Amino acid sequence: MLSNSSGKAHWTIYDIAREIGVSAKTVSRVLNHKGGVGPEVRARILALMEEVGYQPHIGARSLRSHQNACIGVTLPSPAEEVPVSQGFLLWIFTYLYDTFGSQGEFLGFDLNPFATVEGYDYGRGIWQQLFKACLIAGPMRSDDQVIVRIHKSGVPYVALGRLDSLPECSSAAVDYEEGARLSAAFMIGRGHRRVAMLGGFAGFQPGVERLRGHRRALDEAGIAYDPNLVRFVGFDTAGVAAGVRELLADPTITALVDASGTENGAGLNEGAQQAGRVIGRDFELVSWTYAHNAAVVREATAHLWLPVREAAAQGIEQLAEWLQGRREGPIKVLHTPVLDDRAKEHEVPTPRRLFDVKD
Amino acid sequence: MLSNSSGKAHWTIYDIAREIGVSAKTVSRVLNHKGGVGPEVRARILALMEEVGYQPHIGARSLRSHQNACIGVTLPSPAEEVPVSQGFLLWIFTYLYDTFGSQGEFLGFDLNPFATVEGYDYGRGIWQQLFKACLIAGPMRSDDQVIVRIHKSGVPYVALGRLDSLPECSSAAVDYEEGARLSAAFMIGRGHRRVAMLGGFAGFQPGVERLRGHRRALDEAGIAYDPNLVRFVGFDTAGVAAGVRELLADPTITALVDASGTENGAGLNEGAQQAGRVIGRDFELVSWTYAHNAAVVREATAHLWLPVREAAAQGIEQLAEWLQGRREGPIKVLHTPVLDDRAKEHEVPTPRRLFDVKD
DNA sequence: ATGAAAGCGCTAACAG
DNA sequence: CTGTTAGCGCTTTCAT
Repeated sequence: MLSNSSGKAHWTIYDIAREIGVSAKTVSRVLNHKGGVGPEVRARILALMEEVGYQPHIGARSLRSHQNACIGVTLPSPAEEVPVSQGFLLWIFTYLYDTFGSQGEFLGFDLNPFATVEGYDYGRGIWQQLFKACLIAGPMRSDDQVIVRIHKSGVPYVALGRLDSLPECSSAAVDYEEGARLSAAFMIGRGHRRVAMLGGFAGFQPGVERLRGHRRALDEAGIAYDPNLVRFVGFDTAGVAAGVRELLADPTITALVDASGTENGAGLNEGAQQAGRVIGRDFELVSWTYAHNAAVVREATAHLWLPVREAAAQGIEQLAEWLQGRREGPIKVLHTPVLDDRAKEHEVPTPRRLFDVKD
Repeated sequence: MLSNSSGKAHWTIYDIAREIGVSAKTVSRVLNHKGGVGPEVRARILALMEEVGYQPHIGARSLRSHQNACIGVTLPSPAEEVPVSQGFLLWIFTYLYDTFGSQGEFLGFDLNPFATVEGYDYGRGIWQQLFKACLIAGPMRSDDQVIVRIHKSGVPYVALGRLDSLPECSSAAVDYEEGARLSAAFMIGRGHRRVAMLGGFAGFQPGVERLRGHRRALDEAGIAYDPNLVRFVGFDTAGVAAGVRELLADPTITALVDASGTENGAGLNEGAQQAGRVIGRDFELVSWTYAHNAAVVREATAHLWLPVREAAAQGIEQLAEWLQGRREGPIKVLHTPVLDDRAKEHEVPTPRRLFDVKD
């Protein structure tokens, strides 16, 4: 890089202005593609910028004009609690690149959420005015407060999940309540009266929705809710297996909805085996999956597809439009899960998981 | 968030200072964990910061003190030319998280390099003073100029590759020259005199090193270099197959070093088949891989392991130390490839690729 | 079409 | 231990 007239390493708009013989404001106008500069002056300024490799100080710009530096990505819960899979993060990443890459944006990842459980604040990138927009990449806790502040901040954002406590929240989500209702109603429609549910995401919004949907299906069929037929598990195979075993210990249970969100066929099979039951013979199974036309368990009577990636894709696109002023917030994307009861062929793949499972 | 005395949404150190009855500088000292503040005042300031959810403006800090916001990651060549695999990028991210995550850092990823071939400048994050440190995640072109400016900038950085034109460059790399020398020398040691090399990364430093290493092995054995025995290919299976076929069309060739870096067993087999030759029967093969104890082709006489991940891991660790002032730059990590001529069992896995291959 | 002045929020340098 | 002043590089506001 050429050094400027004052011998510094970095050129500023003042240096450019002095060299050309105009004011800093004129250089600023050129930098921001604004009018009010004669074509000849503009050309000379651009040529000098090119020659010396001028680049604006992104922090100074953010300080003065509130045009922050990055498209932010943050996780609303520590990795130990909701282990968003690397594959899903990468998918998000790729999608953000497709949407924002050609516009010369930077992506900012808040690494803190990975690490700290205490004093957990996933909005740092916004408070510190680093993020000009933000993707909240995961389910929120039922009592989440950070999202309220993000919502009020005015920064375009989209959460990959809804929140009962903030219905106006900008979100691109899947309707888990309807998923749970559909799953249980499907079983009831097939003549089952004792339908168990293996839930997931206890303490998080998707967990609340699961329970509500399940109860609604029972209500609609006039069946009383029995809390013993619902169990919430985490993301480890042993936990999934234990949950299944405990539910199936009740011989009156003839139907199980795997709404754990773990896509863990091994855990399901293990639990059934421990209870001395065989999937598809002794009881019917609906298993939830984030992948279309993939089978968690081939012997399942049906799969419920949760189009999370599809919702996220739409959310990211609308986030870009919001950021560019082509639409207003908040974003309201809500996809309905799809129940698929076609028999699964031998070749149907195991889903790529959205969350990591500990074996 | 509580609003401050002047009714603004964001609190500044001035607002905190006024509320407590001290100067802004005192608040700044507390913010930066510096001495010179009485314990009682410090406690009151911290309490108020906590109460109102104060967060510093990261851009203002960067402007004044040159403490930039993010640990940067950037790609020195467009994805079309060097398709760094998503798996490797993710590995890098995970490693950066392990190293920096607990310190509340942000990761900054330059999306621009993905998109534009023209006006390609992978150093934007540094010029714009967004990056406080930078990982250059991929091989550099032989005529790379950007790295020179990065090197001069004073920002701690590490490139995952060396560069002849800038030997003092901060790098965490694998010695491809020695890899090529080892591979060819191994073949010569087994009695071969006509050793072909399928190269990769033409126009990039790793390509230059491959050629130099190959020639050195021949020199050391007193064998004349024949340019017809070397072919450079890209990252598509058809290209790999064509390169192999063209080399093997010469019946005097009895040894092939696959230094393509594609880990593409299918392409190698296809090319051999097209030439009417069988690996391990009609000619011997040494295949290069980025994975330890994985087999690109089971029939290969040997595999050369390029410990790129291992070098990168060490580079990232030293980058963290450099950034924290626990050591000086530049970083000089150079790992030597390891030739492994043990027979590969049936169960040995195909390597996870470091670069994407187009089928 | 262009410029002068002010100030965004923070910290370095210096003063007490 | 604490405060004052100035200024980082840019853009806003207002003037010409």
